[in-house]
Amino acid sequence: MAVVDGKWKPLILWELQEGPKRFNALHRSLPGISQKMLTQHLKELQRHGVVHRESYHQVPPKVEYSMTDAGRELLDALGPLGDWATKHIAMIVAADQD
Amino acid sequence: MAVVDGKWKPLILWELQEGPKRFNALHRSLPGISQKMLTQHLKELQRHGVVHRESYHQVPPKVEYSMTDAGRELLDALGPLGDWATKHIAMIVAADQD
DNA sequence: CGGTATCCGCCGAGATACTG
DNA sequence: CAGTATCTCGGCGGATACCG
Repeated sequence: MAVVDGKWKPLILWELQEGPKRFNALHRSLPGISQKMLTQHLKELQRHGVVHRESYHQVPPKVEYSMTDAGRELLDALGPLGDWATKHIAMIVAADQD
Repeated sequence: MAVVDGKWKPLILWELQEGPKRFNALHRSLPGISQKMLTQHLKELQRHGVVHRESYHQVPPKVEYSMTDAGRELLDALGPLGDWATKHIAMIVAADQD
């Protein structure tokens, strides 16, 4: 659970599934996340070997984040959980109202 | 994620998979959990409809917790994630050492 | 037996400002 | 563009004591 622990981690993986993205592209894709949390979560995802960071030493800077093989496997493993959530989301939201 | 969020929630589901358990049985099965957290997590699992609470009005009190159908589906949906974790646990633990 | 009530430390996460 | 650096706050989770 530690790997997907963090408010935005599953969403970051989701955003990277279709190909590499640059830092600000990720930032724009995730409305509400702060730069701090994005950086922090990306670092942890790297440490856990599910995300790869490629830095192109240019001016202006360019850094691309992409999924590793382990990352793609993780995203697949998250699929059934997503299906479950889709099926029960209404009940859960209702319960959290009270 | 809110449904499995909480330090012990997945473990509680795991403990209930083979049949109903009483409060203290759960408590003994989960070394390290406090009564407070067990109660709190069980309440949330009930609210989210994955665990059922059956209270037998006796002296001494008897309360049994069991999985609902949604709970069993959730546990199944957690399976692939568990498989992924088993496969990559060594790398993750190593990364968390530093 | 199956919980509540209370106090407390830690840190995840937000907001804001600054930088190479 | 892609980050750091601080400050702050709420709340999770642990410890302990008490209760019907």
